[in-house]
Amino acid sequence: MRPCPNMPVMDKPAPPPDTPLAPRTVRMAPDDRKRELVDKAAEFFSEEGFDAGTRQLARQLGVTQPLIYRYFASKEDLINEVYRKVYVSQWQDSWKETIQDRSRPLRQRLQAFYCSYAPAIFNRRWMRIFFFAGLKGLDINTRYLARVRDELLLPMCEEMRAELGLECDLPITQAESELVWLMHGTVFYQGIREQIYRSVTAVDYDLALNTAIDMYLLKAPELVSQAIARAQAGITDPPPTGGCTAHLTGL
Amino acid sequence: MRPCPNMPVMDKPAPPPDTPLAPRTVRMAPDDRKRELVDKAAEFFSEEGFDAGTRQLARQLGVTQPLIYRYFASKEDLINEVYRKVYVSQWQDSWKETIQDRSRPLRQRLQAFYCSYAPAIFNRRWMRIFFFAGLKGLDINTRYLARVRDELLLPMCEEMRAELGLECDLPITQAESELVWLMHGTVFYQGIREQIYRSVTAVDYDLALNTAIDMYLLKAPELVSQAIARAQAGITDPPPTGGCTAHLTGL
DNA sequence: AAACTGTTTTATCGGGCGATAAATTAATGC
DNA sequence: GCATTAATTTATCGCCCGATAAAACAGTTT
Repeated sequence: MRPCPNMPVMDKPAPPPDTPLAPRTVRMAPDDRKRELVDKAAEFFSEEGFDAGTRQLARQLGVTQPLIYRYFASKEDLINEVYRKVYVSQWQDSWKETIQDRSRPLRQRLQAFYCSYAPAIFNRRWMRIFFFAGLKGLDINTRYLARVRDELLLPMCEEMRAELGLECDLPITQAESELVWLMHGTVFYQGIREQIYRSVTAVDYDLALNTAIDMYLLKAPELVSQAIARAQAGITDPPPTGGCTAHLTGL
Repeated sequence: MRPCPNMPVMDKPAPPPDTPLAPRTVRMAPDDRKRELVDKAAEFFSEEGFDAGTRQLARQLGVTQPLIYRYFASKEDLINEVYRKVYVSQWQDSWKETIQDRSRPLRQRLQAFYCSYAPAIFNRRWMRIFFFAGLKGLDINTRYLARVRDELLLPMCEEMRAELGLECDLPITQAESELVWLMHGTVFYQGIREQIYRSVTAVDYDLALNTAIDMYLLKAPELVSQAIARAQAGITDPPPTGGCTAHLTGL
Protein backbone atom coordinates (compact mmCIF):
# COMPACT_ATOMS: atom_id res chain seq x y z
CA MET A 1 0.00 0.00 0.00
CA ARG A 2 1.18 3.43 -0.88
CA PRO A 3 2.09 5.87 1.87
CA CYS A 4 -1.38 7.34 1.90
CA PRO A 5 -1.41 9.62 -1.15
CA ASN A 6 -3.95 11.98 0.27
CA MET A 7 -6.76 12.16 2.74
CA PRO A 8 -10.28 12.02 1.37
CA VAL A 9 -10.90 15.74 1.43
CA MET A 10 -8.12 17.76 3.04
CA ASP A 11 -5.93 19.40 0.46
CA LYS A 12 -3.17 20.91 2.53
CA PRO A 13 -2.68 18.41 5.37
CA ALA A 14 0.08 20.64 6.73
CA PRO A 15 2.15 23.60 5.55
CA PRO A 16 4.97 21.58 3.91
CA PRO A 17 7.59 22.17 6.70
CA ASP A 18 8.84 25.38 5.16
CA THR A 19 6.41 27.98 3.89
CA PRO A 20 8.68 29.23 1.11
CA LEU A 21 6.46 32.05 0.00
CA ALA A 22 5.54 35.31 1.62
CA PRO A 23 2.47 34.83 3.83
CA ARG A 24 0.37 37.39 2.02
CA THR A 25 -2.19 38.83 4.35
CA VAL A 26 -2.34 42.27 2.84
CA ARG A 27 -4.82 43.26 0.15
CA MET A 28 -3.68 45.00 -2.96
CA ALA A 29 -5.22 47.63 -5.17
CA PRO A 30 -6.80 45.91 -8.18
CA ASP A 31 -4.46 47.56 -10.67
CA ASP A 32 -1.36 46.60 -8.74
CA ARG A 33 -2.62 43.08 -8.28
CA LYS A 34 -3.39 42.70 -11.95
CA ARG A 35 0.02 44.00 -12.93
CA GLU A 36 1.66 41.60 -10.53
CA LEU A 37 -0.39 38.73 -11.92
CA VAL A 38 0.63 39.44 -15.51
CA ASP A 39 4.26 39.92 -14.52
CA LYS A 40 4.55 36.74 -12.52
CA ALA A 41 2.48 34.82 -15.05
CA ALA A 42 4.94 35.81 -17.79
CA GLU A 43 7.81 34.60 -15.66
CA PHE A 44 5.96 31.43 -14.72
CA PHE A 45 4.64 30.45 -18.16
CA SER A 46 7.96 31.22 -19.81
CA GLU A 47 9.53 28.57 -17.60
CA GLU A 48 6.78 25.98 -17.39
CA GLY A 49 4.96 26.43 -20.67
CA PHE A 50 1.38 27.53 -21.14
CA ASP A 51 0.04 24.12 -20.17
CA ALA A 52 1.21 24.62 -16.61
CA GLY A 53 -1.58 24.88 -14.04
CA THR A 54 -3.11 27.97 -12.55
CA ARG A 55 -2.81 26.48 -9.07
CA GLN A 56 0.97 26.33 -9.35
CA LEU A 57 1.03 29.90 -10.63
CA ALA A 58 -1.14 31.05 -7.73
CA ARG A 59 1.17 29.27 -5.28
CA GLN A 60 4.13 31.22 -6.66
CA LEU A 61 2.16 34.41 -6.19
CA GLY A 62 1.23 33.53 -2.64
CA VAL A 63 -2.48 33.70 -3.38
CA THR A 64 -5.20 31.14 -4.00
CA GLN A 65 -6.08 29.95 -7.46
CA PRO A 66 -9.64 31.35 -7.74
CA LEU A 67 -8.28 34.84 -7.19
CA ILE A 68 -6.85 34.74 -10.69
CA TYR A 69 -10.37 34.49 -12.03
CA ARG A 70 -11.38 37.71 -10.34
CA TYR A 71 -8.91 39.52 -12.57
CA PHE A 72 -9.09 37.45 -15.75
CA ALA A 73 -12.13 35.83 -17.30
CA SER A 74 -10.16 32.75 -18.25
CA LYS A 75 -6.67 31.35 -18.37
CA GLU A 76 -6.57 32.22 -22.05
CA ASP A 77 -7.30 35.84 -21.19
CA LEU A 78 -4.40 35.92 -18.78
CA ILE A 79 -2.10 34.41 -21.38
CA ASN A 80 -3.16 36.98 -23.94
CA GLU A 81 -2.22 39.73 -21.53
CA VAL A 82 1.14 38.06 -21.08
CA TYR A 83 1.63 38.14 -24.85
CA ARG A 84 0.73 41.79 -24.98
CA LYS A 85 3.14 42.60 -22.20
CA VAL A 86 6.02 40.61 -23.62
CA TYR A 87 5.65 41.28 -27.32
CA VAL A 88 3.88 44.50 -28.05
CA SER A 89 5.01 46.65 -25.16
CA GLN A 90 8.67 45.81 -25.76
CA TRP A 91 8.74 47.05 -29.32
CA GLN A 92 10.71 50.25 -29.84
CA ASP A 93 9.85 52.62 -32.64
CA SER A 94 13.43 53.85 -32.51
CA TRP A 95 14.54 50.63 -34.19
CA LYS A 96 13.02 51.52 -37.52
CA GLU A 97 14.19 55.10 -37.16
CA THR A 98 17.75 53.98 -36.51
CA ILE A 99 17.71 51.80 -39.60
CA GLN A 100 16.41 54.61 -41.77
CA ASP A 101 18.65 57.36 -40.44
CA ARG A 102 20.63 58.11 -43.59
CA SER A 103 22.85 60.61 -41.83
CA ARG A 104 24.93 57.63 -40.69
CA PRO A 105 26.63 54.90 -42.72
CA LEU A 106 24.53 51.74 -43.08
CA ARG A 107 26.98 49.53 -41.19
CA GLN A 108 26.84 51.81 -38.22
CA ARG A 109 23.05 51.88 -38.32
CA LEU A 110 22.83 48.10 -38.37
CA GLN A 111 25.23 47.87 -35.47
CA ALA A 112 23.29 50.42 -33.49
CA PHE A 113 20.02 48.68 -34.25
CA TYR A 114 21.16 45.24 -33.11
CA CYS A 115 22.78 46.70 -30.03
CA SER A 116 19.37 47.99 -29.05
CA TYR A 117 17.36 45.04 -30.34
CA ALA A 118 19.41 42.33 -28.71
CA PRO A 119 18.93 43.36 -25.07
CA ALA A 120 15.16 43.63 -25.62
CA ILE A 121 14.87 40.20 -27.17
CA PHE A 122 17.69 37.95 -26.04
CA ASN A 123 16.58 37.18 -22.55
CA ARG A 124 15.24 33.91 -21.32
CA ARG A 125 11.69 35.08 -20.75
CA TRP A 126 11.13 36.59 -24.16
CA MET A 127 12.83 33.81 -26.03
CA ARG A 128 10.98 30.98 -24.34
CA ILE A 129 7.57 32.62 -24.67
CA PHE A 130 8.34 33.26 -28.31
CA PHE A 131 9.00 29.58 -28.96
CA PHE A 132 6.18 28.29 -26.80
CA ALA A 133 3.82 30.50 -28.77
CA GLY A 134 5.49 29.63 -32.06
CA LEU A 135 5.09 25.90 -31.52
CA LYS A 136 1.42 26.43 -30.79
CA GLY A 137 1.08 28.29 -34.08
CA LEU A 138 -0.50 31.27 -32.38
CA ASP A 139 -1.24 34.23 -34.56
CA ILE A 140 0.46 36.59 -32.15
CA ASN A 141 3.70 34.94 -33.15
CA THR A 142 2.98 35.16 -36.86
CA ARG A 143 2.08 38.81 -36.46
CA TYR A 144 5.30 39.52 -34.61
CA LEU A 145 7.36 37.98 -37.39
CA ALA A 146 5.43 39.97 -39.98
CA ARG A 147 6.25 43.08 -38.02
CA VAL A 148 9.94 42.20 -37.95
CA ARG A 149 9.83 41.70 -41.68
CA ASP A 150 7.82 44.82 -42.52
CA GLU A 151 9.30 47.28 -40.07
CA LEU A 152 12.86 46.08 -39.78
CA LEU A 153 14.08 43.77 -42.51
CA LEU A 154 12.35 45.21 -45.56
CA PRO A 155 13.45 48.73 -44.57
CA MET A 156 16.98 47.34 -44.29
CA CYS A 157 16.64 46.10 -47.86
CA GLU A 158 15.53 49.54 -49.00
CA GLU A 159 18.44 51.14 -47.23
CA MET A 160 20.77 48.67 -48.85
CA ARG A 161 19.45 49.60 -52.28
CA ALA A 162 20.02 53.24 -51.46
CA GLU A 163 23.51 52.45 -50.22
CA LEU A 164 24.24 50.73 -53.52
CA GLY A 165 22.66 53.46 -55.61
CA LEU A 166 20.07 51.01 -56.89
CA GLU A 167 16.90 52.64 -55.65
CA CYS A 168 13.87 51.84 -57.76
CA ASP A 169 10.14 51.23 -57.46
CA LEU A 170 10.37 47.46 -57.69
CA PRO A 171 9.19 45.67 -54.57
CA ILE A 172 11.93 43.95 -52.61
CA THR A 173 12.75 40.69 -54.33
CA GLN A 174 12.81 37.38 -52.57
CA ALA A 175 16.57 37.14 -52.97
CA GLU A 176 17.11 40.45 -51.20
CA SER A 177 14.76 39.36 -48.45
CA GLU A 178 16.48 36.01 -48.03
CA LEU A 179 19.86 37.67 -47.65
CA VAL A 180 18.72 40.01 -44.92
CA TRP A 181 17.05 37.08 -43.12
CA LEU A 182 20.44 35.36 -43.19
CA MET A 183 22.01 38.24 -41.31
CA HIS A 184 19.13 38.39 -38.87
CA GLY A 185 19.15 34.64 -38.31
CA THR A 186 22.85 34.58 -37.62
CA VAL A 187 22.36 36.99 -34.76
CA PHE A 188 19.10 35.49 -33.55
CA TYR A 189 20.49 31.97 -33.42
CA GLN A 190 23.04 33.09 -30.89
CA GLY A 191 20.15 34.17 -28.69
CA ILE A 192 18.70 30.70 -29.03
CA ARG A 193 22.00 29.14 -28.07
CA GLU A 194 22.29 31.22 -24.97
CA GLN A 195 18.68 31.34 -23.79
CA ILE A 196 17.06 28.16 -25.08
CA TYR A 197 19.93 25.71 -25.33
CA ARG A 198 21.72 27.15 -22.31
CA SER A 199 24.76 25.30 -23.61
CA VAL A 200 27.00 28.31 -23.24
CA THR A 201 27.39 30.82 -20.45
CA ALA A 202 27.81 33.91 -22.59
CA VAL A 203 27.64 34.15 -26.35
CA ASP A 204 30.03 36.60 -27.96
CA TYR A 205 27.35 38.84 -29.38
CA ASP A 206 29.80 41.37 -30.70
CA LEU A 207 31.49 38.77 -32.82
CA ALA A 208 28.11 37.57 -34.05
CA LEU A 209 26.86 41.04 -34.79
CA ASN A 210 29.90 42.17 -36.68
CA THR A 211 30.29 38.93 -38.56
CA ALA A 212 26.65 38.90 -39.63
CA ILE A 213 26.75 42.53 -40.72
CA ASP A 214 30.02 42.04 -42.58
CA MET A 215 28.48 39.10 -44.38
CA TYR A 216 25.46 41.15 -45.37
CA LEU A 217 27.44 44.12 -46.60
CA LEU A 218 29.82 41.86 -48.46
CA LYS A 219 27.22 39.74 -50.23
CA ALA A 220 24.63 42.39 -50.92
CA PRO A 221 26.21 44.36 -53.81
CA GLU A 222 26.35 41.47 -56.23
CA LEU A 223 23.15 39.79 -55.10
CA VAL A 224 20.99 42.90 -55.01
CA SER A 225 22.08 44.21 -58.38
CA GLN A 226 21.47 40.81 -59.92
CA ALA A 227 18.08 40.47 -58.27
CA ILE A 228 16.97 43.89 -59.48
CA ALA A 229 18.28 43.24 -62.97
CA ARG A 230 16.36 39.98 -63.12
CA ALA A 231 13.22 41.62 -61.83
CA GLN A 232 13.48 44.46 -64.33
CA ALA A 233 14.00 41.95 -67.12
CA GLY A 234 10.57 40.65 -66.20
CA ILE A 235 11.57 37.44 -64.55
CA THR A 236 8.72 37.27 -62.08
CA ASP A 237 10.37 35.05 -59.56
CA PRO A 238 13.97 33.96 -59.34
CA PRO A 239 13.59 30.20 -59.47
CA PRO A 240 14.92 28.64 -56.25
CA THR A 241 17.08 26.65 -58.65
CA GLY A 242 17.51 23.93 -56.06
CA GLY A 243 21.13 23.11 -55.66
CA CYS A 244 22.17 20.21 -53.52
CA THR A 245 19.14 20.67 -51.28
CA ALA A 246 16.57 20.68 -54.05
CA HIS A 247 15.01 17.50 -52.71
CA LEU A 248 14.11 19.41 -49.56
CA THR A 249 11.52 21.65 -51.10
CA GLY A 250 9.05 18.82 -51.23
CA LEU A 251 9.22 18.12 -47.54
CA MET B 1 -29.50 24.22 -20.45
CA ARG B 2 -26.65 22.97 -22.56
CA PRO B 3 -27.35 20.59 -25.42
CA CYS B 4 -26.61 17.58 -23.25
CA PRO B 5 -22.79 17.50 -23.08
CA ASN B 6 -22.66 13.77 -22.61
CA MET B 7 -24.71 10.91 -21.28
CA PRO B 8 -23.82 9.69 -17.79
CA VAL B 9 -21.67 6.81 -18.97
CA MET B 10 -21.63 6.33 -22.73
CA ASP B 11 -18.46 7.74 -24.22
CA LYS B 12 -19.18 7.46 -27.91
CA PRO B 13 -22.88 8.29 -28.21
CA ALA B 14 -22.58 7.79 -31.94
CA PRO B 15 -19.80 7.50 -34.52
CA PRO B 16 -19.48 11.26 -35.20
CA PRO B 17 -21.15 11.17 -38.68
CA ASP B 18 -17.92 10.37 -40.45
CA THR B 19 -15.62 7.73 -39.05
CA PRO B 20 -12.41 9.39 -40.21
CA LEU B 21 -10.06 6.64 -39.18
CA ALA B 22 -9.64 3.11 -40.43
CA PRO B 23 -11.96 0.77 -38.50
CA ARG B 24 -9.18 -1.41 -37.20
CA THR B 25 -10.45 -4.89 -36.62
CA VAL B 26 -7.24 -6.73 -37.44
CA ARG B 27 -4.63 -7.62 -34.86
CA MET B 28 -1.02 -6.80 -35.43
CA ALA B 29 2.19 -8.57 -34.51
CA PRO B 30 3.55 -6.92 -31.36
CA ASP B 31 6.69 -5.66 -33.10
CA ASP B 32 4.73 -4.06 -35.90
CA ARG B 33 2.27 -2.52 -33.50
CA LYS B 34 5.05 -1.09 -31.36
CA ARG B 35 6.79 0.37 -34.37
CA GLU B 36 3.55 1.94 -35.52
CA LEU B 37 2.94 3.36 -32.06
CA VAL B 38 6.34 5.02 -31.91
CA ASP B 39 6.01 6.34 -35.46
CA LYS B 40 2.58 7.82 -35.02
CA ALA B 41 3.46 9.08 -31.56
CA ALA B 42 6.41 10.99 -33.02
CA GLU B 43 4.14 12.53 -35.60
CA PHE B 44 1.46 13.26 -33.02
CA PHE B 45 3.65 14.71 -30.27
CA SER B 46 5.64 16.79 -32.74
CA GLU B 47 2.41 18.55 -33.65
CA GLU B 48 0.61 18.69 -30.32
CA GLY B 49 3.44 18.79 -27.83
CA PHE B 50 4.28 16.21 -25.23
CA ASP B 51 1.49 17.37 -22.97
CA ALA B 52 -1.11 16.11 -25.42
CA GLY B 53 -3.22 13.24 -24.16
CA THR B 54 -2.77 9.54 -24.79
CA ARG B 55 -6.46 9.21 -25.66
CA GLN B 56 -6.11 11.59 -28.57
CA LEU B 57 -3.05 9.72 -29.73
CA ALA B 58 -4.89 6.42 -29.53
CA ARG B 59 -7.78 7.87 -31.50
CA GLN B 60 -5.41 8.83 -34.31
CA LEU B 61 -4.08 5.29 -34.29
CA GLY B 62 -7.56 3.80 -34.42
CA VAL B 63 -7.06 1.89 -31.17
CA THR B 64 -8.11 2.38 -27.59
CA GLN B 65 -5.99 4.23 -25.09
CA PRO B 66 -5.15 1.36 -22.72
CA LEU B 67 -3.54 -0.54 -25.57
CA ILE B 68 -0.64 1.91 -25.44
CA TYR B 69 0.13 0.65 -21.96
CA ARG B 70 0.49 -2.90 -23.17
CA TYR B 71 3.50 -1.75 -25.18
CA PHE B 72 4.92 0.98 -22.98
CA ALA B 73 5.10 1.03 -19.21
CA SER B 74 4.25 4.73 -19.12
CA LYS B 75 3.74 7.75 -21.32
CA GLU B 76 7.26 8.82 -20.47
CA ASP B 77 8.57 5.52 -21.77
CA LEU B 78 6.79 6.06 -25.06
CA ILE B 79 8.19 9.56 -25.34
CA ASN B 80 11.68 8.29 -24.69
CA GLU B 81 11.32 5.85 -27.55
CA VAL B 82 10.19 8.72 -29.72
CA TYR B 83 13.35 10.61 -28.81
CA ARG B 84 15.48 7.60 -29.64
CA LYS B 85 13.78 7.21 -32.98
CA VAL B 86 13.97 10.85 -33.94
CA TYR B 87 17.38 11.81 -32.60
CA VAL B 88 19.69 8.87 -32.30
CA SER B 89 18.61 6.76 -35.21
CA GLN B 90 18.82 9.68 -37.63
CA TRP B 91 22.46 10.41 -36.91
CA GLN B 92 24.83 9.55 -39.73
CA ASP B 93 28.42 8.64 -39.04
CA SER B 94 29.24 9.75 -42.57
CA TRP B 95 28.84 13.36 -41.45
CA LYS B 96 31.99 13.35 -39.37
CA GLU B 97 33.81 11.37 -42.02
CA THR B 98 32.85 13.89 -44.69
CA ILE B 99 34.16 16.73 -42.56
CA GLN B 100 37.45 14.99 -41.94
CA ASP B 101 38.08 13.77 -45.48
CA ARG B 102 41.22 15.73 -46.27
CA SER B 103 41.31 14.50 -49.83
CA ARG B 104 38.83 17.25 -50.64
CA PRO B 105 39.05 21.01 -50.09
CA LEU B 106 37.41 22.16 -46.86
CA ARG B 107 34.79 24.28 -48.58
CA GLN B 108 33.61 21.30 -50.57
CA ARG B 109 33.50 19.14 -47.44
CA LEU B 110 31.37 21.67 -45.59
CA GLN B 111 29.00 21.95 -48.50
CA ALA B 112 28.72 18.19 -48.77
CA PHE B 113 28.13 17.86 -45.04
CA TYR B 114 25.34 20.42 -44.89
CA CYS B 115 23.73 18.98 -48.00
CA SER B 116 23.44 15.69 -46.12
CA TYR B 117 22.69 17.17 -42.71
CA ALA B 118 19.95 19.53 -43.81
CA PRO B 119 17.52 16.94 -45.19
CA ALA B 120 17.88 14.85 -42.04
CA ILE B 121 17.18 17.75 -39.70
CA PHE B 122 15.16 20.41 -41.44
CA ASN B 123 11.79 18.78 -41.45
CA ARG B 124 8.81 19.74 -39.38
CA ARG B 125 8.80 16.65 -37.18
CA TRP B 126 12.45 16.77 -36.14
CA MET B 127 12.51 20.51 -35.63
CA ARG B 128 9.40 20.67 -33.49
CA ILE B 129 10.39 17.76 -31.29
CA PHE B 130 13.80 19.35 -30.88
CA PHE B 131 12.29 22.57 -29.56
CA PHE B 132 9.61 20.93 -27.47
CA ALA B 133 12.34 18.90 -25.79
CA GLY B 134 14.65 21.90 -25.59
CA LEU B 135 12.08 24.04 -23.81
CA LYS B 136 11.56 21.26 -21.29
CA GLY B 137 15.28 21.21 -20.64
CA LEU B 138 15.48 17.49 -21.27
CA ASP B 139 18.91 15.96 -21.16
CA ILE B 140 18.36 14.24 -24.49
CA ASN B 141 18.45 17.67 -26.04
CA THR B 142 21.57 18.73 -24.20
CA ARG B 143 23.24 15.51 -25.21
CA TYR B 144 22.33 16.02 -28.84
CA LEU B 145 23.87 19.48 -28.84
CA ALA B 146 27.00 18.14 -27.18
CA ARG B 147 27.22 15.58 -29.94
CA VAL B 148 26.87 18.26 -32.61
CA ARG B 149 29.66 20.18 -30.92
CA ASP B 150 32.00 17.23 -30.35
CA GLU B 151 31.44 15.29 -33.54
CA LEU B 152 30.76 18.03 -36.04
CA LEU B 153 31.77 21.53 -35.01
CA LEU B 154 34.98 20.88 -33.10
CA PRO B 155 36.23 18.62 -35.91
CA MET B 156 35.45 21.47 -38.29
CA CYS B 157 37.65 23.70 -36.15
CA GLU B 158 40.47 21.18 -36.32
CA GLU B 159 40.11 20.95 -40.07
CA MET B 160 40.18 24.70 -40.30
CA ARG B 161 43.44 24.80 -38.35
CA ALA B 162 44.89 22.22 -40.73
CA GLU B 163 43.65 24.24 -43.70
CA LEU B 164 45.42 27.29 -42.33
CA GLY B 165 48.59 25.40 -41.45
CA LEU B 166 48.08 26.20 -37.78
CA GLU B 167 47.79 22.72 -36.32
CA CYS B 168 48.85 22.49 -32.72
CA ASP B 169 48.01 20.66 -29.50
CA LEU B 170 46.06 23.50 -27.97
CA PRO B 171 42.42 22.71 -27.38
CA ILE B 172 40.02 24.59 -29.60
CA THR B 173 39.63 28.10 -28.19
CA GLN B 174 36.32 29.67 -27.45
CA ALA B 175 36.74 32.15 -30.28
CA GLU B 176 37.20 29.36 -32.82
CA SER B 177 34.18 27.58 -31.43
CA GLU B 178 32.04 30.71 -31.53
CA LEU B 179 32.88 31.31 -35.16
CA VAL B 180 31.90 27.84 -36.26
CA TRP B 181 28.67 28.14 -34.27
CA LEU B 182 27.96 31.30 -36.26
CA MET B 183 28.15 29.37 -39.51
CA HIS B 184 26.05 26.55 -38.11
CA GLY B 185 23.47 28.92 -36.70
CA THR B 186 23.09 30.78 -39.95
CA VAL B 187 22.07 27.56 -41.67
CA PHE B 188 20.03 26.22 -38.78
CA TYR B 189 18.01 29.39 -38.41
CA GLN B 190 16.73 28.97 -41.93
CA GLY B 191 15.36 25.61 -40.85
CA ILE B 192 13.58 27.33 -37.99
CA ARG B 193 12.11 29.89 -40.37
CA GLU B 194 10.77 27.23 -42.64
CA GLN B 195 9.64 24.58 -40.18
CA ILE B 196 8.79 26.44 -36.96
CA TYR B 197 7.79 29.87 -38.15
CA ARG B 198 6.24 28.57 -41.36
CA SER B 199 6.43 32.15 -42.56
CA VAL B 200 8.02 31.18 -45.85
CA THR B 201 7.17 28.45 -48.30
CA ALA B 202 10.68 27.48 -49.24
CA VAL B 203 13.90 28.84 -47.83
CA ASP B 204 16.76 29.22 -50.27
CA TYR B 205 19.03 26.74 -48.52
CA ASP B 206 21.70 26.95 -51.16
CA LEU B 207 22.08 30.66 -50.63
CA ALA B 208 22.18 30.13 -46.87
CA LEU B 209 24.70 27.31 -47.10
CA ASN B 210 27.08 29.08 -49.41
CA THR B 211 26.80 32.39 -47.62
CA ALA B 212 27.44 30.81 -44.23
CA ILE B 213 30.40 28.82 -45.49
CA ASP B 214 31.85 31.83 -47.27
CA MET B 215 31.58 33.79 -44.10
CA TYR B 216 33.35 31.07 -42.12
CA LEU B 217 36.17 30.67 -44.61
CA LEU B 218 36.58 34.41 -44.87
CA LYS B 219 36.64 35.18 -41.17
CA ALA B 220 38.56 32.18 -39.95
CA PRO B 221 42.14 32.98 -41.04
CA GLU B 222 42.51 36.12 -38.99
CA LEU B 223 40.40 34.99 -36.05
CA VAL B 224 41.97 31.54 -35.68
CA SER B 225 45.55 32.75 -35.90
CA GLN B 226 44.85 35.43 -33.34
CA ALA B 227 43.07 33.01 -31.02
CA ILE B 228 45.94 30.54 -31.15
CA ALA B 229 48.50 33.25 -30.66
CA ARG B 230 46.67 34.51 -27.60
CA ALA B 231 46.33 31.00 -26.22
CA GLN B 232 50.03 30.28 -26.75
CA ALA B 233 50.90 33.52 -25.03
CA GLY B 234 49.22 32.07 -22.00
CA ILE B 235 46.09 34.13 -22.01
CA THR B 236 43.80 31.57 -20.49
CA ASP B 237 40.57 32.97 -21.77
CA PRO B 238 39.98 35.70 -24.31
CA PRO B 239 37.87 38.10 -22.28
CA PRO B 240 34.47 38.60 -23.96
CA THR B 241 35.46 42.27 -23.86
CA GLY B 242 31.82 43.27 -24.07
CA GLY B 243 31.24 45.72 -26.85
CA CYS B 244 27.90 47.37 -27.22
CA THR B 245 26.15 44.31 -25.78
CA ALA B 246 28.24 44.09 -22.64
CA HIS B 247 25.25 44.79 -20.49
CA LEU B 248 23.69 41.57 -21.75
CA THR B 249 26.06 39.21 -20.00
CA GLY B 250 24.39 39.85 -16.69
CA LEU B 251 20.97 38.82 -17.88
C1' DA C 1 -17.89 50.77 17.16
C1' DA C 2 -20.92 49.49 13.66
C1' DA C 3 -21.92 49.12 8.78
C1' DC C 4 -20.35 48.77 4.32
C1' DT C 5 -17.48 47.68 0.30
C1' DG C 6 -14.72 44.93 -2.25
C1' DT C 7 -10.59 41.66 -1.97
C1' DT C 8 -9.50 37.04 -0.89
C1' DT C 9 -10.43 32.34 0.60
C1' DT C 10 -13.04 27.96 1.16
C1' DA C 11 -15.61 24.52 -0.97
C1' DT C 12 -16.91 22.36 -4.97
C1' DC C 13 -18.27 20.98 -9.83
C1' DG C 14 -17.64 18.56 -14.24
C1' DG C 15 -14.20 16.82 -17.17
C1' DG C 16 -9.87 15.03 -18.84
C1' DC C 17 -5.67 12.93 -17.55
C1' DG C 18 -2.38 8.60 -16.83
C1' DA C 19 -2.79 4.14 -15.48
C1' DT C 20 -4.75 -0.66 -14.05
C1' DA C 21 -7.68 -4.92 -13.93
C1' DA C 22 -10.89 -7.65 -15.92
C1' DA C 23 -13.61 -8.99 -19.77
C1' DT C 24 -13.70 -9.76 -24.81
C1' DT C 25 -12.34 -11.61 -29.03
C1' DA C 26 -9.31 -12.59 -33.01
C1' DA C 27 -5.83 -15.79 -34.36
C1' DT C 28 -3.30 -20.36 -33.71
C1' DG C 29 -2.57 -25.30 -32.75
C1' DC C 30 -4.56 -29.63 -32.16
C1' DG D 1 -14.55 -27.89 -34.20
C1' DC D 2 -12.68 -26.95 -29.96
C1' DA D 3 -9.27 -25.33 -26.64
C1' DT D 4 -5.47 -22.22 -25.98
C1' DT D 5 -3.09 -17.96 -26.36
C1' DA D 6 -2.58 -13.28 -26.62
C1' DA D 7 -4.03 -8.77 -28.77
C1' DT D 8 -7.55 -5.50 -27.83
C1' DT D 9 -11.47 -3.38 -25.47
C1' DT D 10 -14.51 -2.17 -21.57
C1' DA D 11 -14.86 -0.36 -17.21
C1' DT D 12 -12.78 2.05 -13.76
C1' DC D 13 -9.66 4.44 -10.24
C1' DG D 14 -7.54 8.51 -8.19
C1' DC D 15 -5.70 12.86 -9.41
C1' DC D 16 -5.39 17.44 -11.26
C1' DC D 17 -7.30 20.87 -14.17
C1' DG D 18 -10.14 25.29 -15.25
C1' DA D 19 -13.85 27.53 -13.49
C1' DT D 20 -17.83 29.09 -10.27
C1' DA D 21 -20.50 30.32 -6.02
C1' DA D 22 -20.64 31.37 -1.51
C1' DA D 23 -18.41 32.43 2.74
C1' DA D 24 -14.85 35.08 5.18
C1' DC D 25 -12.58 39.03 6.13
C1' DA D 26 -9.46 43.41 5.55
C1' DG D 27 -9.87 48.23 4.96
C1' DT D 28 -12.66 52.28 4.84
C1' DT D 29 -16.57 55.29 6.02
C1' DT D 30 -19.70 57.00 9.11
